[in-house]
Amino acid sequence: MGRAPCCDKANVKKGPWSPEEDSKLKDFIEKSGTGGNWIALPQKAGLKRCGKSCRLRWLNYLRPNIKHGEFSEEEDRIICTLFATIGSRWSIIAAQLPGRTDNDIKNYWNTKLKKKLLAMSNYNNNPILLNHKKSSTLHDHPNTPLLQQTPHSQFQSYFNPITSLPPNYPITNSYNSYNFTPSLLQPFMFDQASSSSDGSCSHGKEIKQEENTRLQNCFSNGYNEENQKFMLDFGNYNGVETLVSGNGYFGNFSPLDCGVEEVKKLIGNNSGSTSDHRDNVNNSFFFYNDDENKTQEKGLYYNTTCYY
DNA sequence: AATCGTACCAACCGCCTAAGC
DNA sequence: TGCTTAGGCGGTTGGTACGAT
Repeated sequence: MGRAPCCDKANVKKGPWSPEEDSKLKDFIEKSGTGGNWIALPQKAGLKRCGKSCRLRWLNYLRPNIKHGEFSEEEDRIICTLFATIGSRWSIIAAQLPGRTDNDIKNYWNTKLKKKLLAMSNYNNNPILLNHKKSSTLHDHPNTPLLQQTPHSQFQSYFNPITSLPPNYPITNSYNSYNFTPSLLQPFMFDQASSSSDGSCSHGKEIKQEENTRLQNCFSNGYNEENQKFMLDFGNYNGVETLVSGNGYFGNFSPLDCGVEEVKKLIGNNSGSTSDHRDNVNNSFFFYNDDENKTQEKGLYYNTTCYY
């Protein structure tokens, strides 16, 4: 048995909102607030609408300080950087752009921005990253920097080094298999026990100031302690979705790694990674090995392919 | 002028999560 | 502790506008 519908579908109006409905909803919320109950709101406000529909209309259109119209270059850059970092977490991305809604940003990305990126990539007509080093073992990573970035590329200019993260996002340092719930400006709190594939375990409830400092250094300069490009990823550790601090051993590349064909794949409909990581990172800019029989670690730097 | 194709975006759908009981 | 349910979210759809033929 499925869940009960949130409203009587037969007796609610659907489709575009009329100015009268907008006015009713706006007046009611400005006068009485939502009361923390969207389901009951339409009836109180005299609307024949589903509560969810009212919520959406208010959040995406009627609430104060909503910004409509063209996105600025700065907004484009923020969206691209965050999308590259955290994927299609539109609500998180929207939180970084005052006045923009997640729906707005999602539509903008799907209809314009990704085409713009592809156009830029094609216009530049050169790979953003030229050197994919190959390594067949976990620890056989290259000592030389992975990236030979094309200088002054328009495409590249859309992605900044990661110097900040959405606030209050759980982070995992995959290298040491620590979980913590930090702000970058606070000591990292290790508040979840975990173990990892290499057998190491995390520490519960403790503060690792040293780790904090090291990671903050990584975030601030964009390179890890082996002087490799610092990378971020989402993963699922012990059932908890976390942001992973890449360290050169754990296979992700920034979108700067993409060549034209890879960018095309990014914005196309390719899929198929079998990685546990990948399951939680739909629509993100990450690379994994084609060969599902190899572990993600082993596949690192090895015949990388970009999935969308 | 009519038809067709494409782009855009508001709105809907259904899943997931967490709060409340 | 398990169940129910509202809220939140991301993916998708459908209507409309607009340009090309």
